Amino acid sequence: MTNPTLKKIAETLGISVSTVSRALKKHPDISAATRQKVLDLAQILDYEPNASAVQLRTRNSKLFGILVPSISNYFYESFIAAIEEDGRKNGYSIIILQSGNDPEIEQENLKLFRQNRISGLFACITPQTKDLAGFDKLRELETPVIFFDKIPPGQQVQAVCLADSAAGEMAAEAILHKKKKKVLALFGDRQLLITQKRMQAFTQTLTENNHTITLQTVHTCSSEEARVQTNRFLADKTNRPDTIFCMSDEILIGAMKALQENNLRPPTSIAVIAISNGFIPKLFYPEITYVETSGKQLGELAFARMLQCMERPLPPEEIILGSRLVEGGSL
Amino acid sequence: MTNPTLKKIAETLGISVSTVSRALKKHPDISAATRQKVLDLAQILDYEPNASAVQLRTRNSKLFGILVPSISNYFYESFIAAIEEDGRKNGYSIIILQSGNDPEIEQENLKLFRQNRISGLFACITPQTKDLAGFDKLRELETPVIFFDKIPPGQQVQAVCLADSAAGEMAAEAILHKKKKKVLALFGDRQLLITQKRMQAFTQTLTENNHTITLQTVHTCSSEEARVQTNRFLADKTNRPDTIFCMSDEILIGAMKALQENNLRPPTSIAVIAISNGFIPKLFYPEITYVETSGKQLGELAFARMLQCMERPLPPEEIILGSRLVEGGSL
DNA sequence: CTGCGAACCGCAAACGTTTGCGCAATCCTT
DNA sequence: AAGGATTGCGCAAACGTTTGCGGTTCGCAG
Repeated sequence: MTNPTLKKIAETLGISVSTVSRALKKHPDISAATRQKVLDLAQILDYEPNASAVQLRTRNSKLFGILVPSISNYFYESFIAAIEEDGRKNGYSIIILQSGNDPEIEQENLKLFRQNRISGLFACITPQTKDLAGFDKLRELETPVIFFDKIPPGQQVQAVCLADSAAGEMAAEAILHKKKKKVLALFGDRQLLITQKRMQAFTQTLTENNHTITLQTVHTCSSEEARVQTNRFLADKTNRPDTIFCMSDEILIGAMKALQENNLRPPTSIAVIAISNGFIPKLFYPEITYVETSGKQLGELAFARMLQCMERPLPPEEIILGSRLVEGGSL
Repeated sequence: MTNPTLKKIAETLGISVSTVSRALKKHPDISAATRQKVLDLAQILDYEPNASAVQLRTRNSKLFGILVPSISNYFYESFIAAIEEDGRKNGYSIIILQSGNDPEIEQENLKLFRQNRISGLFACITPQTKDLAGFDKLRELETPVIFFDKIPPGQQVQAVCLADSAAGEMAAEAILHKKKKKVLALFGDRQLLITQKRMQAFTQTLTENNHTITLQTVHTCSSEEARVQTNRFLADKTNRPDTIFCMSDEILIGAMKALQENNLRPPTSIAVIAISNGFIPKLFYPEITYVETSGKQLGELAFARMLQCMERPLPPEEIILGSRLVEGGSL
């Protein structure tokens, strides 16, 4: 079985294809009578326009692309979910491709996006991405590209970002406010812009106005490493930190495991604060206090920006999404 | 700027469009010399075939659809990630839509899939889905539909499923093996086939050969409810369960929170076992013992099945993915 | 009766590919 | 040298839409 086409409808009704086409989209040129006939038959035959043909003709695919390192990540998921939802409301479908943090796959994916003539792209680049040619090609085709989260440094592009500096600052302030003395701060890969920003703001806020606080900083690239490092610091009974700051969910997971190993439960034995999307902190009791970085909100922001860009070209701009402190009880 | 087309290449080279087309796909009719010329120019111009045109002509969209209740879920994510990865290797892109567990949106999404003439669909239906017409329409168009995880009951369809019964049985056996006496079992929505299967196998295995064990069963529809219920049972100090079984990750989250509230740490004070995809159990120390239901493996299985179905029509079959016990230390 | 503007509708081209078929030129056979 | 086979390429139709332009049929005013 094959799908009914305009032609089929036209033939059985004894009218022309163009009339059918116009009737279906309620063009004023078509009389109410024939329009109804067409609509009825289309209903009966389950007519559904062939998207490829429409795309080919109108040069509008009604497809958005999303490029992420991995889809299995609460932050990206909620970002994607938001785009998908807003997209659906606006008649767009989304194609998702994951780069696996491999620049080569990223290039391949960009090619697929171009071939599908997507109407717009939401992209989170890999840390190793140096060559933006693939993205530039899209822009040459007047396809808006909105970078999010991990964005190419020092480029004039459209981007929506989390308030990395502000989040780091906010976490530090919360710690200061609770008059903590000895902070262990766990950060991620120091190559990443996001790490640098969060760390810079955090350490500066924590130390500049306060000389009684001591800060120990560690970089880890995985949950497991975070766990091991935390354990190492907890082993030093005489000089144990009274607060742990985790830059990300991944790190928080490792740190929390270490705490459980040592039978420590916040906030009494030790305080914990993180920057997080909010899923992991709510798995523990008491829930972990965190500075929120909402993937959903970022997705909504990115989508709104996308719509604007599609109406008229916009000057490159980096929009920052504010963050807020969510009190959990661990600080 | 617009993308170069076959025509453009043909004109600048002074040859015909069909020759260009054939040269690009290394058709033997074309001489090595002209083929090379075409390839070179295509390279320079950054030629990329227009997917819509190809789709229209070949009636093959090279697109797979995935329909899930929500993308923000570790199980679905890993399923999707697997499909995406295998798909990319085979030249397919995927288009993802989420139903939000709303049958109406599900219908809308199916329409989008049909309009995009997807080559195949992976679908996880909502619990309320009664009307399969939308899916049937796809099948009438010879678009294979592979149901996964939540499948329409009592239908002749292609489906890949987790070994729900086997998983329930396996968990029960592990509990028996440890000679536990008093089990609290937390299950999900009793409407769901998955709940029924897991519960039936679990309770039967646990009780049929053993009269000294007592089993208390609870149904909950959310993490929070699971937490409250668990708390209720833990409050009864004299008759407290020595083991908690959680049918799903969602429930495990709630139960673990309750344990933490009561300052109980497995396995000494109480034992815990779950059926899970493996992410949540590894967040705790000791890690939770679980019967694995791998979204990744299920995705790979589904994809393989899809490829088979596309080669030749296959009789409806429900394929079950085996599960295994992953010892964490909580039992 | 002529002319004119609505109201409706069809023609045909175009979007960018793929592919069956045909045709010319070249090659190999005996 | 003559016949057939092979090589290399182009023509044109088709996939299913959209849309500018034009054409016909009215009604109605002049």
